[in-house]
Amino acid sequence: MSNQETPKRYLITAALPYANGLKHIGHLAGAYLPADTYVRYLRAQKRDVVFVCGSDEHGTAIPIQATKEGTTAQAIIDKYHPIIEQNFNDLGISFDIYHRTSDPIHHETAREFFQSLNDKGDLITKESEQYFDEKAASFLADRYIKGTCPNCAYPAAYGDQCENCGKSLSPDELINPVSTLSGNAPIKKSTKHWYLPLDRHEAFLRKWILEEHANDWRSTVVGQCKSWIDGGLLPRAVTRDLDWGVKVPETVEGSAGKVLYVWFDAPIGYISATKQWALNNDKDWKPYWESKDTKLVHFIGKDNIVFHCIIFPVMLQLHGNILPDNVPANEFMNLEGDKMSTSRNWKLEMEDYINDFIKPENGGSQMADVLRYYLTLIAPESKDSEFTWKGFQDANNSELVSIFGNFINRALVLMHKLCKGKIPPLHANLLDELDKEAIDNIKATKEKVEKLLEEYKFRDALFEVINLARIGNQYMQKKEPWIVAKQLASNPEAQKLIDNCLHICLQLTANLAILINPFLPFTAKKICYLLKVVDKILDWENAGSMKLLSVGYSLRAPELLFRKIEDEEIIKQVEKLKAAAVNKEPIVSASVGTLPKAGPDSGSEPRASAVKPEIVFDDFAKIDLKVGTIVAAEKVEKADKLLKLQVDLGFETRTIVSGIAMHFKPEDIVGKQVTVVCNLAPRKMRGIESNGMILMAEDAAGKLHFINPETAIDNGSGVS
RNA sequence: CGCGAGAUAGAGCAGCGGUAGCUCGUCGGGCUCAUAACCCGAAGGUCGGAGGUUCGAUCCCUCCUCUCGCAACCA
Repeated sequence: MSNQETPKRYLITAALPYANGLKHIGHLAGAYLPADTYVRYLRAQKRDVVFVCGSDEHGTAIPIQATKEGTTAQAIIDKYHPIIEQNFNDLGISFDIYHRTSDPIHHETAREFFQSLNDKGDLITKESEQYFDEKAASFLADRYIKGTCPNCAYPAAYGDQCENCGKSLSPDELINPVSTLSGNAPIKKSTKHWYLPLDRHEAFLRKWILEEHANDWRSTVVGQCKSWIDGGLLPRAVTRDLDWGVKVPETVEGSAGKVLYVWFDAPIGYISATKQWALNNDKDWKPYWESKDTKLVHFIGKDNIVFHCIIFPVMLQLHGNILPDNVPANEFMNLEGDKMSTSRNWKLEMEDYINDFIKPENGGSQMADVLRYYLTLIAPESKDSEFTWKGFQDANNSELVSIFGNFINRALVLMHKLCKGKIPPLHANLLDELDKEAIDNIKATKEKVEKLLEEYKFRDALFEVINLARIGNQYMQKKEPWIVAKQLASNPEAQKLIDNCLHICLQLTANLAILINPFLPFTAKKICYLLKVVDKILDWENAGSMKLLSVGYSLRAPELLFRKIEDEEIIKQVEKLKAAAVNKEPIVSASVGTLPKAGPDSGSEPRASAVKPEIVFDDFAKIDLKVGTIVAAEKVEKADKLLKLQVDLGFETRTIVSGIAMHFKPEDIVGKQVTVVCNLAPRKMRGIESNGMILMAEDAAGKLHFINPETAIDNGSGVS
């Protein structure tokens, strides 16, 4: 599919960052940096390319963040959109347009898209039960429902996730759900929604991904898709009951109060961004989305694979657009031994790096290139990778500084010392094998880099460029012009050998500028400055040429391209990271089975508190605790943590499903006395109805212990 | 349990059927033009484990163990 003849035009997208906060270097390494590198390469090739991105500004997390910050959704996106855009700019991410999904042109585009699919019968509608707040007269998004976390008993877990234990939830799982709008318990109410019937498109997806792209897409991407397709595709809701987002077109019956689900509207943002770009530049956007000779590439992180490889392509195909040629998704980047996490504050934000390193007094934009270098070097192209500050320092000091920067610096310094500050002539008749080899290596590197970039192997491509500088160092070492210079007094002809060596080294330097440009654009510019050549020289077609610099031309005094990074700097960063991190361990959680009151404490901080909110005796008295004996236990099939227990409570024997399989073997606990919550509403787990709950205590090591009487007593004895 | 990805020198990674390779680090040597930089050389791996296919397997197949995701699940 790829690697055929050159496409007429390219449309490159990078995942739309969600405008509810700052973005970290994992995002940068995952999507924006490889996309930018690829785009800069294409531009240097003078290809017709548009690089679009923008803020994703819909979805429920935006109004939620607004509540958190005590402001409006509009204010949130207006706050984060420009910061994110500026951060990208500071790091040299060169979007042709950084748009936003709150823009009217996007609303129009998304509504048209929906309308078109709906008119053609490509969407279906279904009624379903959703939580509804009667007082606020509003359906509740998952995030607007709070309740007790079924996992950690944290009383203020959200309907989609518990902020205390990080568990993903659905609203139905919450104990004692409460609407955060009114504080009342929500009711279930029927509502109609539009769905995209993915199941209709299984055959298309199988053929397109699993057959046609089985070999040119990354194995991680194809694997994920296969997993999804084999798992059975289901209709997916494309609308929500919400007032923040793109309104469902009024011309569609039943549209009142409905907005497009954010995942449906966000990728359409690529299209609206392209439209806006076309308006700004007096171009036609249509060929970029409709013409078969356009090569569309989505750069994303692995969390976005399903949207860009399954859902969006189905939408595009139904709507008559072109499909992506490739979706080079990256895996995730860890940080200093742990997953990056916004909620635990274990992250390095682009903003932080910019403040600490890119500010003029700390190194300026050259330091943006250092980050670009290291992130490309460790990019999680085939598996998760890890950012460490030590690695960052090593990469900078021993590769960028010692190999790349040093080669260019010594070439320039030597030229000033031995060639009077001018580009020396090349004496072709005196060229030897070493010279020719060096020259050949430049062309060879160009070809390797091209091939690797076309295959989205950015790390390998960058290595080849650095390796060319290494070759330069080796060449210079073998030629030893500084030694040759000592013969000058007795043999003036020796100057010609010096000239040849430095001529080649300087042409090599100019070539390095071209080859490094897609990766480290600020560095390429600085090399141009040092060589006193215009940026035009960076056109890719110039790579491999030995005539980039004119003989006799005088150059600037050398300046260092990169500075060393000192130990203190990285120690400071590691300390900063650790100090800011939120301790994930629950402070006190010796109560896996206790039943806390689902507090109406809306607005409280989502942190674990040592003691739960106070309750009155009546609250406690509602809980019916009795002692029982486990008479039978078996593992529940297809569940890691569940045991199905039969518990004798004296007056009856009940089935209770308990999540303790990781801690106890069934045979070891038969005969144990336990404390049971008898009046807990029954709940189905894995298809088995559980009638009660076993109380457990969890120690610091996470091990569970039964709460039971010191000595055996009658089953059915009350506990208070 | 299921699905996906991974497990290769001290660290980080490449290789994916034919004498195990790269970068950093370590050790020894050389050079001194250069940001104590550069160049040369060495040590260091039974390629997670067990089977199988093959003339031959790190690379293919099967099973197992562990890690990370997803899904499930957490009363």
